[in-house]
Amino acid sequence: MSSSRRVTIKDIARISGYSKTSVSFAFNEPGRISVKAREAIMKAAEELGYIPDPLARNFSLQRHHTIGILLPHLINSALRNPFITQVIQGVGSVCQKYGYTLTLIPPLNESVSDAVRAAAVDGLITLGMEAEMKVVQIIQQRKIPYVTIDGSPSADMPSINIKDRFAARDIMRKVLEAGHRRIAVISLMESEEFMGLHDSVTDFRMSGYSDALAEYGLCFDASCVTIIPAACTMEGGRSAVGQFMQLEERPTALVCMSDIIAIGMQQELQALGIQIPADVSLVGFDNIIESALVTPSLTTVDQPGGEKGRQAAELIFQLIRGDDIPQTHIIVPYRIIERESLGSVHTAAIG
Amino acid sequence: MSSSRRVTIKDIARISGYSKTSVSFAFNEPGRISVKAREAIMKAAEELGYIPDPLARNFSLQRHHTIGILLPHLINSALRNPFITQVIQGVGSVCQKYGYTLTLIPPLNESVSDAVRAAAVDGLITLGMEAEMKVVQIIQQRKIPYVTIDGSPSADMPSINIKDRFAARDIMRKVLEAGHRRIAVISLMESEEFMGLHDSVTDFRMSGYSDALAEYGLCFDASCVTIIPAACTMEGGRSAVGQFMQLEERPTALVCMSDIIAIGMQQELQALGIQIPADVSLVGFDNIIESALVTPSLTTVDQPGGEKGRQAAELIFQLIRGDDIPQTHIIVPYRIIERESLGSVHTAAIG
DNA sequence: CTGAAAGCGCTTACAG
DNA sequence: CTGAAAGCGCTTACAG
Repeated sequence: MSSSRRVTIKDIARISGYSKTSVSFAFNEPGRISVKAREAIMKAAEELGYIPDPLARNFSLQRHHTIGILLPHLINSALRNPFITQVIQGVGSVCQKYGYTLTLIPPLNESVSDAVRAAAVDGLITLGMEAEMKVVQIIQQRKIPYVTIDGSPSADMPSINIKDRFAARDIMRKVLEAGHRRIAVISLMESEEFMGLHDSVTDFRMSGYSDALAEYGLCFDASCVTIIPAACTMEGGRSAVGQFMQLEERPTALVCMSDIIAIGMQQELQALGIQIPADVSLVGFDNIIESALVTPSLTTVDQPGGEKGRQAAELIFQLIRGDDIPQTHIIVPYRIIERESLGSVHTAAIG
Repeated sequence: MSSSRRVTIKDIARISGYSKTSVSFAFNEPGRISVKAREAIMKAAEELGYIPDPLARNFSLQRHHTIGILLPHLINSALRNPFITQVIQGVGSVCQKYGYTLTLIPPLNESVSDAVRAAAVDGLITLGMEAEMKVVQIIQQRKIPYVTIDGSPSADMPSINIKDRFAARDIMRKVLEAGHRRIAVISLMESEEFMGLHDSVTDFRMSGYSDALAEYGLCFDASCVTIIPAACTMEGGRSAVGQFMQLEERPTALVCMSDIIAIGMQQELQALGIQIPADVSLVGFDNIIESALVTPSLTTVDQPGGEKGRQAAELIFQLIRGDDIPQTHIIVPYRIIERESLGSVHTAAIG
């Protein structure tokens, strides 16, 4: 049917007897050429199965027609967290609306920076980026619009966040109100690129937990709080249980910075015959769909992942269009969802 | 720091005093130029914050360094099905391994064909594609390697499948073994592009269900089987319950072609006070993580979404490299997972 | 309405 | 080791 060499605009020009200019117009601004020319060109295109090469077109137009999401982790573990998937959904739906595709960008040979160097995208949405990171410098060097979700807001870095500190304080209050005084905080294991930086979402939440503890005259130290870092997956939660079980004075409440971790812990605890919330209480963060599905259902803080993604994407498109941006630091609402996994302390004691 | 115009290879050549060729070598084949040249060039690049433009580089190299997944639905509903997410994970992990990104391609102004025309990718993984679809023709016209997951295998279309017909037969057998004789099959609502085509996964599964019924001397008609099509989301499952409830002779078992649909139905049924499996049995398809989390846990057929994605991606990369392909129709194993949602019929009767 | 030509920013075969 | 030049396949300002 068609030859093995790809057919280009030049072929269509030759066959149809018109110029490359006209061929281009036939596809992009049909109104600018005569009906006769258009028909001859389209006929030739049809016969040869010509489709304008998107890469050449994009290059010529100096655009990519795709937005990138920079994944801080292996793509595999990132997508295993339904919250991330929600964010991607939100970004994706806006991309779709504007006729763009969505590119998932994992680290390139272990390096997020290399990934950014090579990223063929019109805009970049990052997860948990902080202004001091070297990656940010590279993004800026490449002069491509970017927005960070769950990063630390800073002057030249547009951001989408919830008030993590308040949200964390509020959920910890619920835990304290229920009478718990020995608590394990399951925090987010940070990837290397984040190490040693401050103002991460993890830090904000820690501060919030601490605020609530302070309200009860407690302080954030080994006497009442144990910190167990976990990878942000169900497996991360499962293995955190091991560390929890080894604690001599076992906490009566597990406060997780992520629902998927909380659910992993719940599964593992239940496998060990430990009752929730009778033996130990459990609260999460995110309110992923699964948190309502699980038994007991999870008390958690609801934050709108899809909304975060959507807002970030809309912001990126505004930046791409060069619109005046009314607000570059967007705060999205959260709320506490009380369900079954948090019990009162009087019932919380493990043999 | 840097001017507003983007800095190109030409600038670095000018500033460093070397040619564009040498600059290019400095970045891509440092061994081919002198240390002196390399240092001068890198210094200039450093000063101006030069990063080679990926778009130009890709265009010159005639590649994109990204693989596309063609989404048959709105990106939003596609990602709401954890099974699809699993497939994406699998594809993504292989892309990552080869230093590629992964592009999610939703329909472009409602058209999957237009999306393919504009897709800037080196290879395309499609979901549920059939050889007769117009989209396939366009992919072939563009001469880009492609593989279909859950499509119908055909000569010139490499594919990854499970034996859907057998899998469906096996799960239906379990249902029949449990004594059920009035059954509702919740099938997949097909998107328009699929309408009127045969050999879809839906068809294969229907045949499998039918095979099992035949073994029991039953036939696939209104006397014992009701077919309710549902969108492949939790909401799809929820609304399918409405149709189920209206049936006068209510089925004792719900056989779903997708776990996410089954879970949606389960939630809705439970909200209505209907007990599973006491009042009605429920089985699914896919074995997504959530199916084990839910109460009662879901009896279903396990199929490895991640593995499907991985295999499809590996195949695409083989095609891109021009390797000899040993096998273009890959069959991946499935198995029946018996859990709690399927009960024996003697207990299945609703007031 | 139509077309020749420059341009997008790289890579690379070739010659020196 | 180094560089001039062609080429990747489009778009588009400009002239006719």
